[in-house]
Amino acid sequence: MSDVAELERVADQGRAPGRRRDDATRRAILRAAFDIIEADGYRAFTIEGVAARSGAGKTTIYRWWPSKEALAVDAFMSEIGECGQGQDTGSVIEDLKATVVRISENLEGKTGRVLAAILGGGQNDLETSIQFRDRFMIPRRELGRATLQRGIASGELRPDLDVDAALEALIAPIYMRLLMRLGPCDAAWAQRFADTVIRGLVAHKPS
Amino acid sequence: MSDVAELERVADQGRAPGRRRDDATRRAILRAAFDIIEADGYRAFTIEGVAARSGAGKTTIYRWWPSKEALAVDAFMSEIGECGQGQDTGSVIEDLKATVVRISENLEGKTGRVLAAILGGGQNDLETSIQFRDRFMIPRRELGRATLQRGIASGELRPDLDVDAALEALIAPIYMRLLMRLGPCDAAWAQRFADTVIRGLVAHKPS
Amino acid sequence: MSDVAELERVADQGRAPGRRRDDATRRAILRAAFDIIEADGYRAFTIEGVAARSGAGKTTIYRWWPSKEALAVDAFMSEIGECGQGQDTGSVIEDLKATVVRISENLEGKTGRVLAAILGGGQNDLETSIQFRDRFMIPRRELGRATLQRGIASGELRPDLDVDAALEALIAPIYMRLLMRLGPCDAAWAQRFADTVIRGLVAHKPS
Amino acid sequence: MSDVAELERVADQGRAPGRRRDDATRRAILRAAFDIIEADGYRAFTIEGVAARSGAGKTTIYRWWPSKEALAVDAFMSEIGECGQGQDTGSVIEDLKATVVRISENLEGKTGRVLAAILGGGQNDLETSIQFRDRFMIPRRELGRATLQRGIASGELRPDLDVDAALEALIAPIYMRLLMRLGPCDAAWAQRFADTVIRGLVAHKPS
DNA sequence: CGGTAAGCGAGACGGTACGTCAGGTCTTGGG
DNA sequence: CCCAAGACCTGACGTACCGTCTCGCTTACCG
Repeated sequence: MSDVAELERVADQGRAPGRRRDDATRRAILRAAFDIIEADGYRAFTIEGVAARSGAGKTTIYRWWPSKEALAVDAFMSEIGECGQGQDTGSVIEDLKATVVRISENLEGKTGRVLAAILGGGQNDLETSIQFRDRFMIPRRELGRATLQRGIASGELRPDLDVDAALEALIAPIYMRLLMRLGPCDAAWAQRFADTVIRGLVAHKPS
Repeated sequence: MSDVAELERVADQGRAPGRRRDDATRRAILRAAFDIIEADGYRAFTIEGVAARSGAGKTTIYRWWPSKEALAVDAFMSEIGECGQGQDTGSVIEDLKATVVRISENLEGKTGRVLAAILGGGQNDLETSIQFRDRFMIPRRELGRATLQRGIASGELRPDLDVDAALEALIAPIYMRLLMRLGPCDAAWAQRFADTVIRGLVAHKPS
Repeated sequence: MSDVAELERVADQGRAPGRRRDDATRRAILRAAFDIIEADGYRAFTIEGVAARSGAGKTTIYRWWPSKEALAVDAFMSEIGECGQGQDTGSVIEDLKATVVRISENLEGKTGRVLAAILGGGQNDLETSIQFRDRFMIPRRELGRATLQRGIASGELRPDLDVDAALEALIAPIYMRLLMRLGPCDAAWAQRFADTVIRGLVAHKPS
Repeated sequence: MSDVAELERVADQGRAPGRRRDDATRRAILRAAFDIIEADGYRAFTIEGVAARSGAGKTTIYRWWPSKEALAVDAFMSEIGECGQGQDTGSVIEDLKATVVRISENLEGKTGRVLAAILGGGQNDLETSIQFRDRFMIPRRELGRATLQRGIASGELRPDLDVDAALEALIAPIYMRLLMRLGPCDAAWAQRFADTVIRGLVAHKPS
C-alpha cells in the first residue's frame, strides 16, 4: 500500500465499508414527510405514507430515524434552515420588537402548521420533544439573550431584569397562539404584543 | 306499569323510552381515561384500553364521545373541576401575581402531565383543540381580565394597556413551560416571571 | 328471569356473549386459500393474499388459524370432503387395487397439486405436518386395513402378513410420485404398481 | 510465457482472467447452510443467516446459487457424499433387503432431518425439486435396479416383474415415513418392510 | 510491472409479507 | 334504549428477508 493511500485511510479514520447512504433518498424522505404534515396534518403523517410518497422503502426510513417523531423534527428543521442573527439598529427596544416580529412571521403559513403538529405530536415521545426544544426553540430564544444583555448594559433596560423570564415572556405566547389557534401571528399582533411586554403593565407616575 | 313509574314518565315530559344512561359507567370511563393518560402517557391512551380498564364496552364509549380526544378533554375537565375566582386584595399587582402562581401550581403534578398530553394530542384533532381551548384555557385566562381592567381603572396599570396582549403574556409561558419541559412551574418561578411581565423590561428614568 | 330462560341458558352451558363467528367469512377464507394454492402455488400463498381475495381482514384469519400451514390444511380438507369407504367385491385383491386406483385418481389435478404443496410446506411447521397426517393421510390409509384383514381371514393373503408394512407399501408411493413429480398418478400406473406390491417380487416354484 | 503455462491455458480453454473463486468461502457457505437447516429447521434457513454464519457476503451466495433451494440441495449433497454401490452376496433377496436397510439408516439423524426439510421446501421451487430428484433420489433408487435385474435373470425374482414399480415400492415408503414422521426408519422396520414387499401380499397354495 | 477483470465483505436500497395493535362498526343476548 | 362481549374490516405499525445495487479492497492473469 502506498504512503498516500495509507495517509488517506488514516485521515478517513477507517471509513466503514459498504455502500454509502444515498443522499437523494434522504432528501426525498424529508421532503415527503414535510409535505404530508403540511398538506394533511400530523394525523395523516405515517411512515408508510412517507415511504410511498418518497419512493423509499420503509426499512430505509427506520434505518435512519428511530421514530416518526424524530423524522418529523428532521423534516421540519431541514425545511426552515438556519435561524439567522439578531440585529443591532441602535435601539435595543426596536431590535427586540423586530425579533419577535420575525419569529412570528416565520411561523405563519406552512412552517407554522407543521410546527404546531410537531409540537403536539411530540407529546407522544419524550426524546423528540427534547430534540425539538434543543434544536429549534432554544436556539431561537437565545437570539434575544444578547440583545437583552446589551440593553441592560446600555441602560435601556432595567438593570435588575431577569433575562430568562423576559425571554420566555417574549417567545412563549407566539408558539401558544399558534398551537391553540388563538389568532393569527401576524406582524401587527406581534408588534402590539412585544410592545406590551417590553413596556410592562404598570403605570409610571409622571416624572 | 306502576303508578310511580307512570308519574316519572309524565314528569320527564315524555322522556325517550328505554334504559337510561348509566352514570356509574360514565364515571368509570372518565376515570379510566384520566388514569391511563396520567400513568402511561397519551400514546398509551386508547379506546380499547379505556374499555378494558373501565369494564365498559367500546360501543358505549363511542356512543357518548365522538373521538378519543373528546374523551380526553372530558376526562381532564371532570378531574380538575371549576377554575375558581379571581381575588381582590386591594393591590391589583398582587392579585395578578397570585393568579399566575395559582395557575402554575395547579398544573404541577398529575394534572399538568395530563394537560400537556391533551394539548399535544389535540393537534390531531381540530375540534378537540378548540374544545379544550374554549372549555379550559380561555375561562382560566379570563380570570385575569377583570383584574387587569380594575387595575387600569384604579391607575395602577397603564391606561393604554392592551389587555389581550397582557393576558397572553401572563398565561402562555406557563403552558409552554409545561409543554416543552423548560423547567418546573413552581411558585418561585411564577413569581419571578409574573413580576418581570408586570414591571416590563424597560428602565425608567429617575423622576 | 323466567324458568324457561334459565333452562335455555343452562342448556347452552353459558354460551359466550357477543357476536358469533360469521360462517360465510370462514368459507370465503378457506376457498380463497385453496384457490391461491391451486392457481399460483404454495409460494404465492400468503395470509395477505388470502385476506385480500376473500375480503376478510388479516386479523380474522389470525383469530381462527394459528399459522398459514394450519389454514392450508383446513382449506384442503374442506375442499376434498370425506374419504369414502372401502369396497367389497368378493375379491380382496381386486378391492385393494381399486382402493389404490381410487386414491391415485383422487390426487390427480387440482387436489394433488394442493396436496403436494401442503405436504412440502408442512415441513416448516411440525404441528401442521402432524395434523395433516392425522386428518388426511392416516384415515385414507386405514381404508385398506379392514380389506387386508379380510384377505388374511379368507386365506387370500398371507396369514403372517405385516399389515402396517403392507399399508405403507401400498400408499406411500402414490404420495411420493406426486411430491417428486416422478410421473403421473393415473389409473394405469396405479394398477401396475398395486399389482406388483400385491404379488410380491419373488418367483414361486411351479407347484 | 512458459510452455507449461501456455499448455495450462490451452487446457483451460482460455480461462477467464480475474480472481478465482475462493473454495474456502464456498465450503463455509455450504457448511453454514447445512448446519442451519439441521439445527433450526428449514424455516430458519435464510440467505441472510447463511451469510452471517459463514462470514460471506450475500452477493457471493447469489453469485453462485440461483436460489436458496439450490443452495440447500448443494449443502445436502456435499454433506452426504457418494451413494455407494450395490452389493452382491449371492442372494438377490438379501441384497435388496440390505439396500433398503442401508438407505433407511442413512436417513436417520441429521441427514434425514435436512432431507425432509429440503423435500418439503422444494415444493416452493420446481427447479430444485427436480434437481434434488435427479441428483439424489434417482441415483439411489437405481442402485437397486441392477440387483432386481440380476434377480430376474437368476430366477429368484418373477420373470414378469415391473422393475420400476418394484423400485418405487421399495424406496418411497422410506422417504414418506421420514417426511410424515410416521415412525423411525430404523433397521428393524426396514427389514420388516422390505420383507413384506419382496414376498408380496398374496398367499401361495402349498405346492 | 502495470492494467484489467473478476471475486469478495459490507451494507444501503426498494420491496413484500409478516404478525400485532387499535380504530370504528356491527351483531348478539340480556337488563 | 342501554349495556358488555366480541367478531369484523381497515390501516398502520415495526421487523425480517428478499434480491439488487454500489463501494473499496483483494487476487490473479496478461500484455
